Amino acid sequence: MFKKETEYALRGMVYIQLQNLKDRRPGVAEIAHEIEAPYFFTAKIFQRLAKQGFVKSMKGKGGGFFIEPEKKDLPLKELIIAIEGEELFIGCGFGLKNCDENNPCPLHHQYGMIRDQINKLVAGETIQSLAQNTLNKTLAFSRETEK
Amino acid sequence: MFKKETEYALRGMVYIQLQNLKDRRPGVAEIAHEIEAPYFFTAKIFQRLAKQGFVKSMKGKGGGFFIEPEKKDLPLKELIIAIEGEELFIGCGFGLKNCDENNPCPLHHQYGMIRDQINKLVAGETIQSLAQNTLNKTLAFSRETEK
DNA sequence: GTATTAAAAGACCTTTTTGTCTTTTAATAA
DNA sequence: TTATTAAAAGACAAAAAGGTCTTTTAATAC
Repeated sequence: MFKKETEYALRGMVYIQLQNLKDRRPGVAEIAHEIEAPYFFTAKIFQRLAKQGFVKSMKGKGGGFFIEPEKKDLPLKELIIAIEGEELFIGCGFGLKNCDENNPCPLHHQYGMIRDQINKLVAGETIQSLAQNTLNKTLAFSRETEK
Repeated sequence: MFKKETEYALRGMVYIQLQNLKDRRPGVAEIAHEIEAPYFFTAKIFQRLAKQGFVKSMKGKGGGFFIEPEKKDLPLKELIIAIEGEELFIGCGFGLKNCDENNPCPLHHQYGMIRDQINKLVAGETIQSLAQNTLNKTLAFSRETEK
């Protein structure tokens, strides 16, 4: 569904938010390890996200990444669009350029319902809501099963 | 959602089926033109699909592609899996390897509903059902708006 | 048979995605 | 100030996706 880069970004952002809630600012090494993503690739991804304002970063000892609390809620959709564009959210299932109600592809109606649901999901959920969910349910966040 | 190759394959298969219903066997040139896909890429895709048994082909004058009528109904899902694997139909939205009920990712439940719907759609619809739909509704199949 | 038509096979190339590494910059600690 | 820590910048490279082209094979028409 999503690109690897998007998956890493989503996992990383939720992890950062979770740590921020504990007054910690994780660095690239920690993030990459916890979300099981390659170190350098993770570094590159969060450099971009920092440049785009989705996270803040601090250099030097004690440095790392954090999400500005005053920004409050970041819908997944915003993040996803920033990384891979909005094709998933507006495109035709058949890949047609001019697919619409007047000129529908053979899958137009059925696929439209699914696309609407995807839109609803990523517009409704935020990095913060997912972090909160994880806390509430003591969800296993990454690979290990809770013992 | 789908890879370009999958989109071209879906469009091309439905087009072939539509032409077969008119007792025609379109060739690569015709298919590529009608579905607006690159000629050589289309050729390669349908060579593979022929080798995998999804279509039959005939060489030489009057040759072209056709879908064996006795195979009756080909679910989109089979075709899609043959081209791009089943990741879309079984994978976790967060990209986690061990995401399941006991070890759910933060998006597990919500994404699972969408994935189920995708599965239902592509398992239920077939190349033949889409072609029939197109005929019944006089849908515009490719780029042009019906005049 | 020969000419023509059209798919099959397979080499090749370009772009995008994914990933790696080195050097530089900025912050803190001593 | 110097050493240390950690992100920023940007070059580089491998793999996958997307696309192109030439040569070969098989069918039909003559």
